Amino acid sequence: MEQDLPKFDSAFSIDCVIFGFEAGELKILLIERSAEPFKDWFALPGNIVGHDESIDDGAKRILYELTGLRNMPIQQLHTFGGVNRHPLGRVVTVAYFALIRLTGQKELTPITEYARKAFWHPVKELPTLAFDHTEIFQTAFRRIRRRLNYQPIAFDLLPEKFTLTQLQSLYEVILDKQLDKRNFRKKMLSYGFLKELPEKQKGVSYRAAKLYKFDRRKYNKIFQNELNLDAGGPKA
Amino acid sequence: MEQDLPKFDSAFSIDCVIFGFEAGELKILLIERSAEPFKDWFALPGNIVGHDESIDDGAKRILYELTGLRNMPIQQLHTFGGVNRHPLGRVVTVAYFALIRLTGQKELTPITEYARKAFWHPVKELPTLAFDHTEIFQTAFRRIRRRLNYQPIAFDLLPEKFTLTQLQSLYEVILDKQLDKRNFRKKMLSYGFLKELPEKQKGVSYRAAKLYKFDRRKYNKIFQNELNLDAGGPKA
DNA sequence: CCAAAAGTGTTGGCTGTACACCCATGG
DNA sequence: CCATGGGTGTACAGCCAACACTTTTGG
Repeated sequence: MEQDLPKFDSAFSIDCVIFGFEAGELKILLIERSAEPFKDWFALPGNIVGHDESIDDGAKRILYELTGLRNMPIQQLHTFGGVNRHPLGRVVTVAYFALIRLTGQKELTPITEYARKAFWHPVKELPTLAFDHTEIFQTAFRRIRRRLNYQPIAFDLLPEKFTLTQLQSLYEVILDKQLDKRNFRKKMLSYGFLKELPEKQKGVSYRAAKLYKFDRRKYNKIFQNELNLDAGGPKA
Repeated sequence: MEQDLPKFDSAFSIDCVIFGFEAGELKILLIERSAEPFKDWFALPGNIVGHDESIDDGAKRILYELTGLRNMPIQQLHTFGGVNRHPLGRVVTVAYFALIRLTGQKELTPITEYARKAFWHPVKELPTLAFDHTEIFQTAFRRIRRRLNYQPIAFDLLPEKFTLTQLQSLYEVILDKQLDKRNFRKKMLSYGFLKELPEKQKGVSYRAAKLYKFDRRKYNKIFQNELNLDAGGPKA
């Protein structure tokens, strides 16, 4: 690798696929571009990484600048390095994804000017996105769908206190299939990482459901062996 | 993302973690560097990606230049973008991995001059590698260990015709644990993607074992549904 | 005939899945 | 009292793990 002397004639960016769950729908964060190239198109939030920040730090910074969210547990997704993916020159992009809790979210007001606005868009019926962002989104969506079977990522999307029905409907939305209520509850509770709260749902016009909390400490305790490298984590 | 005008002051490289199985050991391909930086160190094979090739194509080219192997099913692993990972400037590296069959392999003679030699080294007791290559290797090894439980990657490492005992010992080496012979065979054969050949092992001083072949066409047929997105593939 | 590895079944426990009805609450 | 979702148990099937001896072959 590092023998042909590097030419330093390229740039790299990060692009973020940020998932949220709102009104029973899975959504991602998009921006509307106000500048060329792809002026007026919808795009994933992203930007050029600075020369003096790691790509992980850059991803966190850019996410913060676009959403005000700090310390999000973002994860690297994949790197897209097609020759012509950016019209202005060679820009390789490292895609990240995150799952965030967006209940009680204030309006999103982009800090940078190149985005006319930032907004949540349902993943169903996503419009065509700028650059290769549609492909990036699809890669991210496949990843979280698959991961949902192994890791407790659903709790990142839900409010801190949730009902089992909410949890189930989130699984159903992501996996795009119906699940059996009794089996789902039995399995979830059997893991032992859901903490039943003394409270109940309020303001509903039917029997109020129990609220639960995800106990990450217990989760780590229970699954530490398997996460170490056996295959890891619960399955839906 | 692509709004701050790109500065084109960076470079990116690829580094390959290439696994092979030889003499009952899992090995990876290393080079010995003959130039600064990290002169005389061992390193993963890699190089700077050209301005006019995609990173995937670059990875294939570099692998070919170092091993003579074409059309290897390389896969992207992870991108490493620490600020100071390369002494000469900002070089982000995209790591790839591949699992290859190396029986009857001729000697490896690097085509490029910056590598004094290329050789297979057991993954046990790997020396400290140049740059952040040790971390890259560890990421790759974790990945294949995990993936072995879901995908038929073992067959990429074995000769085309193999015995069930060879297959089992490969699993044992990668997973670093003993497996039960009867259960292993029962499960492997139950999948239905192993084709029993009319031949047997030759030249052994004990009862000759049956030879098998991996039937990828059958594998695809059997697992297409699950690979589509349910969780996919066989488990060890 | 000996050494070395090939090859072969059964059982018990656990896990996933299919399936339907009564309960509590607010309006 | 009705509409709405909350909440609950059982039975069957398939999968995994544990476990030990006989067979074949070459030397």
